[in-house]
Amino acid sequence: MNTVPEKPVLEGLEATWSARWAEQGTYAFDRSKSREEIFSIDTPPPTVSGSLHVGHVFSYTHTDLIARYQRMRGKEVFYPMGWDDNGLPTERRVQNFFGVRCDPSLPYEADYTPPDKPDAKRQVPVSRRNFIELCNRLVEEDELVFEQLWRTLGLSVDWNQKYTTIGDESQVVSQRAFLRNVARGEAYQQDAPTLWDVTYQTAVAQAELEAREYPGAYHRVAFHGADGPIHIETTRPELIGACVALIAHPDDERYQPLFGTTVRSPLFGVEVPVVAHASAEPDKGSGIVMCCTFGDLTDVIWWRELQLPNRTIIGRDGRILPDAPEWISDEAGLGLYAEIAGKTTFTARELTVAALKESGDLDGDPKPTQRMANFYERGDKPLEIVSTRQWYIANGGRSAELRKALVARGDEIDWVPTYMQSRLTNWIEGLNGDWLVSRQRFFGIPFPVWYRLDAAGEPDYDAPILADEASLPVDPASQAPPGFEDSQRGEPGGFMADPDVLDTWATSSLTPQIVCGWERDPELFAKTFPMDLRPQGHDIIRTWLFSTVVRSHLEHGGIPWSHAALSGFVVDPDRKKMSKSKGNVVVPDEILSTYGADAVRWRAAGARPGADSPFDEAQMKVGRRLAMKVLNASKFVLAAEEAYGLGADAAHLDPVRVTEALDLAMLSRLRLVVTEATAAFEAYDYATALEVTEKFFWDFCDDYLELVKERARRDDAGGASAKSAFVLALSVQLRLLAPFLPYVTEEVWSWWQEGSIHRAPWPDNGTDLTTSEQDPTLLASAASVLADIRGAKSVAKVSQKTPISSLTITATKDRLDVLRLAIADVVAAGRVSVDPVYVADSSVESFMVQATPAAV
RNA sequence: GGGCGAAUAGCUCAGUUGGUUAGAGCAUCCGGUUUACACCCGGAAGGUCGGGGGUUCGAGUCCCUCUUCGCCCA
Repeated sequence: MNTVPEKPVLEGLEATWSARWAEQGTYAFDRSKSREEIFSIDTPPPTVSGSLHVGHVFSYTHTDLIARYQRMRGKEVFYPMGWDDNGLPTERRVQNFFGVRCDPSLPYEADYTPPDKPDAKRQVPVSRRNFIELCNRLVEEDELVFEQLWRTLGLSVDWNQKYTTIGDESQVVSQRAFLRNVARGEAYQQDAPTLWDVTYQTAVAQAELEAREYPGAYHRVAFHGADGPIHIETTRPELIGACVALIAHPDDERYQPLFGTTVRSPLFGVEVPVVAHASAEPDKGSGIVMCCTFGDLTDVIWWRELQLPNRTIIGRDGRILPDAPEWISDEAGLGLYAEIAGKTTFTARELTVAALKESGDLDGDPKPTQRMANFYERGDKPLEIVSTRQWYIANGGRSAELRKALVARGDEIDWVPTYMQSRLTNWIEGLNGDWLVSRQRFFGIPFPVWYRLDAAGEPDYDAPILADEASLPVDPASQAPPGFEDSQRGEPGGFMADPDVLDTWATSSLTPQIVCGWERDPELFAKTFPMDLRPQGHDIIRTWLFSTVVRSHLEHGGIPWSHAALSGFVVDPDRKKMSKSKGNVVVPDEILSTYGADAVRWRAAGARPGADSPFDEAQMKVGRRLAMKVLNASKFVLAAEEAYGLGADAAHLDPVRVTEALDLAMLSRLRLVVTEATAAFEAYDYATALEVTEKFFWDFCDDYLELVKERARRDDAGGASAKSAFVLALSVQLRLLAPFLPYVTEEVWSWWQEGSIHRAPWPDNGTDLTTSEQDPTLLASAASVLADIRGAKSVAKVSQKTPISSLTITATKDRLDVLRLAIADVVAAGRVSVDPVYVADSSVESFMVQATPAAV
C-alpha cells in the first residue's frame, strides 16, 4: 500500500494493465448471474479484411464507455467481440494478397502453396476448397492484429466470447435460421429479374445498392408505326432487341391513338405493343419510352404490372447473349444481332448506333447526359438486371402487414439518439422487394440445400432437399444429402448442391443468436437475449440493424435488443467521411502510441452519440493532459507521510473527519456531479457524464487543492478535515473517470486500493459521500475571490508569492456570510497579510474584490 | 424531389422547460516557475448565435421562410 511513484508516467500503462486484466480475467463474464443482473451487448464485428481507422476506434470506445459504466453499476456485462471475415471483402483481399482466384471446377490440392511472388494481375486459379483455406489463413492473421489494437485501446470485452462470421457456430446459426425461415415459408426461391453485378458475377440486394452519376447519352430513335415514325429517347440503344413495348402516360393525347396498336422496332423489325402506364412521364424526352427486359428497375415494374414477355439479350457476364433470340426473324435484324452477340454492352451500343445512323432511324446526334445508375456498392460497373433463380427472405418488401409489424418493432427499441429511428422507419416504408439472400460467391456460408437431378440431369428446383438441423454445419458441395451417396453428385437421378452462399448480412443479422447461444446453450440464451444494447454506425441502419430486427421478429416474435445506440463518423477536417478510396484515413496505431489510449478515448468520448466528429489531432493533447493531471493530482493527494502527513491510511476515508466548511462544500458539489454523471450515463450520454466530471476535476485541482494546500499541511483538525476530503473526493473522481481513462485510473487505484477499479462500485452519494451538507457554491465563491487576488497580482505583473497588503471584498450580506466560512483558506492561498475588509452591498452581483499587492 | 440532422468565438463544441452581461476547451496574446504537475498556473482579447420575417414584456432557444453543409433514399 501507499506506493506512490516519484514521477508517475503514462508510458507503458497500456501494456502493463491490459496484460494484468487478461491475466486476472477482470472482464470475464460470470454466467451464474441472473438475467436482471446481466447487461448484454451486441458488438459490431469489424470487417477484418479492411483496416481499422480512428472512426472505428471512436465508436468502439463509445460502446466500451457504456460497458464499463454498467459493470461498475454492478451489472455483469456480456461483451463479446466478433470478426466479420465472411464474404466478398475477404475474397478480394485474398486474391490480391496471395495472387490467386477461385475456380470451382478445379480439384482440391492437399499441400497447396500459393505463389511466392503474388501477382494480383495474373491470379493463379485454385480450387474452391484451397481458396477457402487461404481465406481462413489470412483472416486468422488479420484477427490477431485487430485484437491487439482493441486490447491496447482498453476495450473491456470478454475475449473468451470471441466469434467469427465464417466460424462453425455462425454457420450453424445461419443455416438453422435459414431452414426455419424455409419451414415457415419466409424463405423461398424465385426466378425473377435480379440486380446483377457483371464484374463479380453475383446477385446484389437492394440494401447494397448505391446510386451514382454515370455518363450516358440520349439517343432519339424512331420506331415504325402505321402512320409514320414514333420517336423514343433512350440511353441504352443496345437494348432495342430486348424491347417488349413502348409506354406512354394514359392521359398523353399525343399517344392515345396508338394505345392498343403495335409498332415495329428499328433494325430488328420486331412488332411491339404500345401501352399506357401511369408512371411514364409525359414531359420527359418525347414522353414515350421503350420498355426492355431489362434496362432498369422501372422496366421490371412495367414488365410485371403489364404482363409483358421476357426478352433477355444480356447474359450474366454483361455481354450480349451468343445465340439470336427466337423473336427476331428479320434478315437484317439477325445480321446485326450476329454482329453484337458476345460483345459488351458498350461495344454493342456503338455498333447499334452505327447501324441506326445507317438506317436513318437515329434522329440527330446523341445528347450527352449524366444519369443516375445503380451500382453495387463495391462495384464499378452499372448493374444489369438479369433473370435468375435466387433465394429470398421476407422482409416486408412485398407485404404491407409485415412492414407495419417491423416499423412497430422499431418503436419498441429505445434509440440513442432518438431521431435515428426515423431512418429505419423510412427504409422499411420504401422497400419494394423481399431480401435477396443468395450470392454467387465462394467464401461464405453455403445454403444447406441440394436439388435432385432428373433422368436428363436437370435439377428440380421446386423440391429442394433441405439439410437436417442436427447435421449442421453442412457444406453441400462436399457432403451428400440424406439418402444419397457422394458418387451420385452431378449424375442423372442423383443430386447437386446449391452452388450459392448466403449474403453476409444473412449471417450478421444473427449476431445476437450467435453470441447468446441460440439453441446451443439455452441457459445462456435465456440470460442474455433479447440483448440490452446494439451499438453501431448510423450508415448501416438499413442493413445490419434492419436485418437483425427482421430475423428476430421472424424467429422470436420480438426485438433483438432493448436499446440501439448509433455512433457518428469521424470525418476529416473537410467534413468528408473517411474512406480508403479517398485516402483520408487516419490510422489509429500511431495516434495511440503518441498520445496514449486514455487520451484517444477521452477524445472519442467528446463525440456525442450520433454526431459526426471531425478528426483533430490537437484535441488528443488535451486528453493526454487530463490523464497526466490525474496522475499528478492523485500523487499529491496521496503524497507521502513526511510531506503532508497524508497517506493511503484508510482512516482518512472516514467522512466524520471532514469538518471544515470549504471541504464540506467541495464534497457537496461533488455529490451534484455524481448525480449528473449518473443520470447522463443512464441516458447513454457519456459525453455529458465526462463533461461534468472533468469540469469538477479541473476545479478541484486548480481551485480547491490550491485553497486548501496550506491547511492540509497542518497537524490539527483542519488538516485532518482536508486530508479526509482529499481522499474521499479522489476515490469518487477516479471512479467517475474510470470508464473514460481506464489505464490511468487503474494505475492510481493500484497505489492505494485493492482490486481493479473497473470492478469497483460506481460512486453513490449514499455510501461514498455521507458528509453533511454545505452550500456547494462556497467553493466557487472562494475560488472567485482567490482568482481576483491572483488577477490583481497578474495585472500588477508581480509574482504570485507577493503578499496582499490590502483586501476589500464587496458582496451581498448573504454571500459574505457564506464566504467567511472559508476566508482563512482564501487568505492563506492568496498570501493576504492583512485582515480583509467586508462591505455589504445588495446591488453587487457576485463578488467585487479590491486587492493591492505589497510594493516589492 | 423526399426523409433526417447540422449552422453559436479563428477551430471543436456546450447552451435543459424562452428570462440578467451567450459559456468551455484548443489556438492567439500578456504575465507567473508557490516542493503534485511547464505534459503547469493565472489573466486578457475574441461572438450583430447562417439571412429575413413573426409570436412575446423578453428569442441562440418557439413559429414561418430562405441559404449553405452532411448522411440516407428517390
